Amino acid sequence: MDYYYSSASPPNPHPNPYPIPNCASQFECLYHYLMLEDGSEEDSCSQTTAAASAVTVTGTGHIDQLIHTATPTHVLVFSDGVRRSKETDDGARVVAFRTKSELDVMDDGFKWRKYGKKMVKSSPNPRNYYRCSSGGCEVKKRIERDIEDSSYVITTYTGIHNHPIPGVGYYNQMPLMVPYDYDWTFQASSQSPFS
DNA sequence: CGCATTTGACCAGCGC
DNA sequence: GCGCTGGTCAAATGCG
Repeated sequence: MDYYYSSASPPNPHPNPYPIPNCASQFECLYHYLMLEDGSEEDSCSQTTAAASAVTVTGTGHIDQLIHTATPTHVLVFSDGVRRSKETDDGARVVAFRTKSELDVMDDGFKWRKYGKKMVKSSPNPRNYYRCSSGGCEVKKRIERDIEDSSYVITTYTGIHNHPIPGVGYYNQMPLMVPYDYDWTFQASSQSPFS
């Protein structure tokens, strides 16, 4: 199976009633959603497509690679080009990205409660589990250090927030912090590149 | 005292 | 059926 992104998509099962305006691209919207920019003029995100394989988003913040897939599969793209995927069993939207950071947990504007920590066989580093502490919000995130370079943190978000960011100041200027409803989807053809 | 974190136990899915 | 693995639960503990 090979995976690639297409701008042609089936109807999204999770329509977003609160699209974020004035974004040059859908990925920019996600970028804003995740609140990774610091507000400086240097903030930017660009979208490039790597040889019919995956979409890479770069920015002056911390993201060096980011991918988005439609449900029910997510893909992580590592700097060495290795891609890994995992099926989700509940069809929840999954967004994963890899950042270079000394901190394990980035402040994305939402409030999280840790509910688990696990050593996984595939990594010498522990995996931490968080869920959104806002009542009724089912969003979860999973944080672990990159196996191949522990200076990188892999953060995986599952689900969609059903409430605004509980922060103040700059965040209050944003219309409503829910994920932009991506039209992007990914499709499969022959051989699997995943390890 | 209330809330967040820690951590071992438990459970479900999967492969053999 | 059994064991392995990843994800979640929940009691204990810590902290403001």
